[in-house]
Amino acid sequence: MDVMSDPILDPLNPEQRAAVTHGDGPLLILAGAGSGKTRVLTHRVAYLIRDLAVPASAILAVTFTNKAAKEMRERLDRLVGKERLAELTVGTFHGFCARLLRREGPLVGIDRSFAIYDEADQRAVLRQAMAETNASEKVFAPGAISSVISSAKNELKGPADLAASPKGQLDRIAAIVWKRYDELLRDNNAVDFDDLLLLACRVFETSDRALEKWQDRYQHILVDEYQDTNRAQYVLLRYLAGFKQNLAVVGDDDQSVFSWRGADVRNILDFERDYPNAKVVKLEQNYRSTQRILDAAHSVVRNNAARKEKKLWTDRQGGSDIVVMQAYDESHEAELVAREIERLQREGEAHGTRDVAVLYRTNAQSRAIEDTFRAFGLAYQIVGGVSFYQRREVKDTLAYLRLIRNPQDAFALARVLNTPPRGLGDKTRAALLAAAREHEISVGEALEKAEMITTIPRRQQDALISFGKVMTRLRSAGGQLALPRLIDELVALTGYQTYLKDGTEEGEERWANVQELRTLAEDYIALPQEEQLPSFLEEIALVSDVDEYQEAKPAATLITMHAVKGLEFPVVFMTGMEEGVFPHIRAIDSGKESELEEERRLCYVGITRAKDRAYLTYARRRSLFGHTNMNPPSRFLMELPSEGVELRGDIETEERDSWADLDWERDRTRYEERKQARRDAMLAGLPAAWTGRATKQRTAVDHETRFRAGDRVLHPSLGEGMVVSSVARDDDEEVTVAFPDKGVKKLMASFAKLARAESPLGR
DNA sequence: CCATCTGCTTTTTTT
DNA sequence: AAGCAGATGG
Repeated sequence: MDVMSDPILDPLNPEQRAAVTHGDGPLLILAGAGSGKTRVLTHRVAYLIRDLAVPASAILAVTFTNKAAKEMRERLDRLVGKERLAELTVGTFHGFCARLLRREGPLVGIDRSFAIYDEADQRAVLRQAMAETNASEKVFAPGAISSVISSAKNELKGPADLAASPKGQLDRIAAIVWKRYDELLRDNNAVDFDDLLLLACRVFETSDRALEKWQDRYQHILVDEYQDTNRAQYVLLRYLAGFKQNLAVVGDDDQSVFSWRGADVRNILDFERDYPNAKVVKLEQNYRSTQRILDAAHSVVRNNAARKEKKLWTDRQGGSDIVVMQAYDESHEAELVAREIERLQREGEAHGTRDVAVLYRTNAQSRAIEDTFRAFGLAYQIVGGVSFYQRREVKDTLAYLRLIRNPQDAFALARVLNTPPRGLGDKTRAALLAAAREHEISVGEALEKAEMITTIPRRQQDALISFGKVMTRLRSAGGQLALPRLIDELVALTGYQTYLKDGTEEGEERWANVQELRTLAEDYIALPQEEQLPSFLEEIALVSDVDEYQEAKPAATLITMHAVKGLEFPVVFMTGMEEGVFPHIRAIDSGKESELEEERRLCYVGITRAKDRAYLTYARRRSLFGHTNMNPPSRFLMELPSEGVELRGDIETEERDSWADLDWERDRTRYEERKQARRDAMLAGLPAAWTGRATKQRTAVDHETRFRAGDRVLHPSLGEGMVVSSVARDDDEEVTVAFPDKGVKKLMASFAKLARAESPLGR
């Protein structure tokens, strides 16, 4: 080895090095996709320790997912070694806040043994809060109320703030429900995800002593994906950074895709204003993709008005063309993808299925792909969707464990009280809760003292008492047994094992999942006995979908465009490139340019995941929950560059033959008829004032149009373009056409001399 | 109290 | 298409 070689600084380009070696004070690293931001973060940590003599224990690195945290830890292991690594704090925002609250919780009225409620628990609490405050679920969807509360919490507001300036009836109701919702959470010694951040901020707001303590503890803070931070996270970092402002953040405004979750791009855009001494470093060299891929991604994202202009570059000039494929429907689309994967493997292009990712906008789209891949015998792994931890049997087992740890957790109790069936229904549960409240003890304690509940029938009381005895035994076992053994005891004593193993195949599968959970628990046996259960429950509460992704698994990865952020693959398929699917219908319907721009950034994120090859596919018809739609190709396809993109409409002759049998016109007419019938049915139930609008729409539909979405047309001056949509207007036709270089134009058919172009995508 | 049936909502994205 | 809440009958 070279005497002068330096593993920390040598592998860096000049910009990366500038970021890594920056000393004290705020640092903003604008890191484009694939520009080595994780490398910069980890090398900076190593540099701080080695060259600036910062103690490892004084460094905090925060990420959004456990996966990202884990990756950082792995790289740091190589750079700074095990011992230093153990002293570092590397974790997610939520994980860090949870740890903080385990120590400082009492300052803000939280017991140290609080439970973290997931979405399902949250929903149960919310519904109870709604019932108790007489908020009708018919009028206000729990989901809507929940999202109002969540965004308000992310903005560090309380129910009173919301009540003080409501934007509508929903806000007013939400404020009332919220108050009760929070009380219920506290009664159950529980917090939700948003509380973790909110309460952590409140700790610092409340206690100068705590603030100083934590500020002293961390001399340097590093933050990944800063563009995704919300108000609470922003404030938390401001608190922690204190006067020193040794805060290094990495991010990319083009990859901001979580505004719906409260993320505020302004945090990164205004960093220099918030921290006036900030040093700014831009990383624009991409080490991942070919120039073709970068050009395509840029050509799409540059259509956003609200962005800082920048362009990535790479040494990898040229590269394979971007491929756009048209399919008949979603299963045909999946088939095209499967065949292409097989072809790539056959021709040695992809080393294995693990090189491939199939992306989609919504989880629901994975189904068609799964089915087809299974039929093709192609190995795949799904990231997200219904995760392991959401399975009923896993949640049940966890609920038992939660109840053992936290006897106040009434929602965990509700889940397991009658699972397996013990003849304990709503009435009995209500009596149990009432007894607990009356004697001012937890529900868990009330259960173990069920003899005193006399308001219920003998039979129920007996069942309650015997279940109480089981829980007493389990609680004492919890203090002595290693975690996996505790799980064994639990499933045996409660009868859950017998209940699951009902002889059916499904039962076996469920039982296998419980065993899988037990295997996961084995990881905790090295910890001191009393910490095993708490750590286990905490980590499980904070796992995310991406965390389940296994790099080494020899299988194609099926994943949403959101979850794929931060990953990379040699070959990427982006499916469902249709208006209404991607961009999502809700973004279109919102009428907000900002929402469409977020979809476009998502498209950018998707394309830039690809190292060597990117495919974009769309289907002419798509069945998504219930009925079939014929969506025009996505506007993002029109935004691809005119060069370096290959359009494939006829992949294999077989398909073309089967397509020839399809009567597009007939299908379309039928579909329109059905749609009209539905609309009529709906309108029949509406006041007369509404129907005027529908009549107009009907005449519009009646008139046949000459052009249809997907058609290629030639314009005398604008050149060749693709029809986005065509609507009948009076006696004319208004055609919206996307021209590769000139953008999207609205034209009147009779006026603009549009000619049909030989369509490379047609049949 | 439990099992079964029916009709209804749900789904955009997630820590 | 499917999972779930609410209704119904045992």
